[in-house]
Amino acid sequence: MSTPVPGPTIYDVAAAAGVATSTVSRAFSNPTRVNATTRERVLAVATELGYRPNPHARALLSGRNHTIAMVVSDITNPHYFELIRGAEMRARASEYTLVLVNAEESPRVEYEQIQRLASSVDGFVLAASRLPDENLRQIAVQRPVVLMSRELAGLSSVVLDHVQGCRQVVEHLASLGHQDVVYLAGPRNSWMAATRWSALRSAAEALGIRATRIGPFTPRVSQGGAAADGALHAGATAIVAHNDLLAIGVLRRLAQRAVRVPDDVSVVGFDNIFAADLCTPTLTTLGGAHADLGRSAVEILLEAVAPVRTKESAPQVVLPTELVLRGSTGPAARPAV
Amino acid sequence: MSTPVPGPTIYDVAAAAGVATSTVSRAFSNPTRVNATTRERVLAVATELGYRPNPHARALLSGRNHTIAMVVSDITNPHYFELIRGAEMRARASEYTLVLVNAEESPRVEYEQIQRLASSVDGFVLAASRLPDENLRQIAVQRPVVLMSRELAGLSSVVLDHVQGCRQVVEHLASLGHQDVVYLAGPRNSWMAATRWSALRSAAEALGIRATRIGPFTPRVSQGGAAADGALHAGATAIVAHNDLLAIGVLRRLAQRAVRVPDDVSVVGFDNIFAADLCTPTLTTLGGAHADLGRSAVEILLEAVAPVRTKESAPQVVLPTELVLRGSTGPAARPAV
DNA sequence: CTGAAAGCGCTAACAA
DNA sequence: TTGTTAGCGCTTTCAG
Repeated sequence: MSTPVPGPTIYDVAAAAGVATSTVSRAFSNPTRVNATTRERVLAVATELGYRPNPHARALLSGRNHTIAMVVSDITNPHYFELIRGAEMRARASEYTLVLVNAEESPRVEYEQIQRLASSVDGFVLAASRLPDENLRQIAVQRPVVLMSRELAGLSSVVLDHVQGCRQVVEHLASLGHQDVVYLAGPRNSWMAATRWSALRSAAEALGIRATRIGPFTPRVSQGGAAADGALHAGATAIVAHNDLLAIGVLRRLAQRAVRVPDDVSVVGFDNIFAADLCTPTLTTLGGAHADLGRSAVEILLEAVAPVRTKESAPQVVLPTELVLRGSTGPAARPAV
Repeated sequence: MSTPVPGPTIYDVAAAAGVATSTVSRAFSNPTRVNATTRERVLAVATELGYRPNPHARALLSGRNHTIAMVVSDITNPHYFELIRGAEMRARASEYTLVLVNAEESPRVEYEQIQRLASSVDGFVLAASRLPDENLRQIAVQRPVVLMSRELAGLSSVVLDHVQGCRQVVEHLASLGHQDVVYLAGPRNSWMAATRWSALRSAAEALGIRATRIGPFTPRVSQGGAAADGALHAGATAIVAHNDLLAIGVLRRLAQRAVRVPDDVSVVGFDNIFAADLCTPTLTTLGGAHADLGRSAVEILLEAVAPVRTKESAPQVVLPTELVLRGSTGPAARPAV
């Protein structure tokens, strides 16, 4: 089954068209610097022979190969799916190839994979990187980098506006009369987890309600049990989970324990994944245009990889969130007897 | 922000270690054919200098670059997510790089992308390819190919056992007393859609119940409305949707029309996506180990790309399905008055 | 506008 | 076991 076919080279084309290899090369990569007539002849011969430029040879010279890598911290989270989708579409639109790598929530794996790819891709999109700041800075010296769902001074990034978003969440809960909210924290080295907590806490402070953090939890449905129990134990009337998966796990556990949502306790998630609109009750969650995040990250990366306007800046894009109200939040229960 | 750093070459290493470039090369790619002592010295110098082999140069010689592409017919379908996950894990385990491409349900886009990548990747995994047989055969001549969720004589493939699976579905419905099942067909050029229908039909025939097909439908939630209406119009007591997304859309529409599930009509999907267990009612669906599909496809592809045992066959793997019974199927309604 | 020729970094004969 | 020497296919000065 299939043998790597050799394929014609510019030598074959040059010979067949009666020109030098450099002319063939120019006809393809520098069309303006070759006579229109000869160019067309060359191109005609090329297509006739079925010539296709060898990307490896091209990459050897230029060092670039129209390929970028997207490294996601945990591919099992459906939330990333949207990011990947957006990134893939944007990359393809510019005829860039997208390499996908999963870091399995492990900084070590993440770093190793990045180093493995560093010399074979033109740049990196790092989604929710778990690497320490200094590593990121060091990588950014080797290759252009755009961070997603993480910010670091001096590096390009694309994030959702969680300061604003978390405030909305807290205001929503406060307006329902909640006085005690518990945040179920995400992974220890997740920038998002830290950001959400700090945003929630200051919003809570501003509104004069209590905010507690418990965790960290691996943000999976399966962790919802422990998380829910912990939250109830902490005496919360409102639970804000690090993401929708964890929130769904919490809903399950609460149902199991016959705790009514939202009558007894309200639950809020993050990400607005597809399933958030299907679970019972449906989940109130802080969403945003995640595919746009992916798109935007790639767009910024491409600009860094192949600059058009020579602006040497590191844009830090912040996209708006949207609080999607559904069935899992409601008025705070009366203080327990 | 970041300049593509030059980096040391084997010349630098060779000079620093006082050996020839070929020795350096061998020390890396053919360790046995170089004196242990010099090898270690070379490697020491190499790491000291921070030398990393240039993959482009290597690829130029060998024609291979430890990279495979996975082309999915529609990346918006969360079902593919699992396939991608499995494929990525398997590829990474063998230090292969996985390129991800979305074909947007368009055979033209699919073909173009494959041709664009043909000379820069070592092989292809084509997930639910929408290309005509002859195109697939032609591609398989250029590069090793493994099909997923599609079979074609002479090509490697990995599929779930839908003949068996569809029989289970029909038997399940028949055992509940259903006499009329409607299949909501998937895309016209989907091999899976054709396969499912033929398997459903023959199973129905064997059991003496009626099977009708309507469609094709784009398998999205949004198409569930039209699909549900069509199915009711066809007088079905049981609806088998091409996939879970469509099935969920059907459930929504039925709820809207106050048709009770499963009391008035039963609904079955395919894929067992995460959301199938969260919707209301929960969805009976034909699932399978989708991540294993991805894993398996990549495994076969790697064997074709870099053969270990020289077996020149084209394995056609068939993995088992599992019928997941949930709340959307129940006894057939009594014949309408 | 076009051609000749020198490499990009590495591997693979072929010699030594 | 190691070194020498051609290239892989393409781009890019530098002449013409």
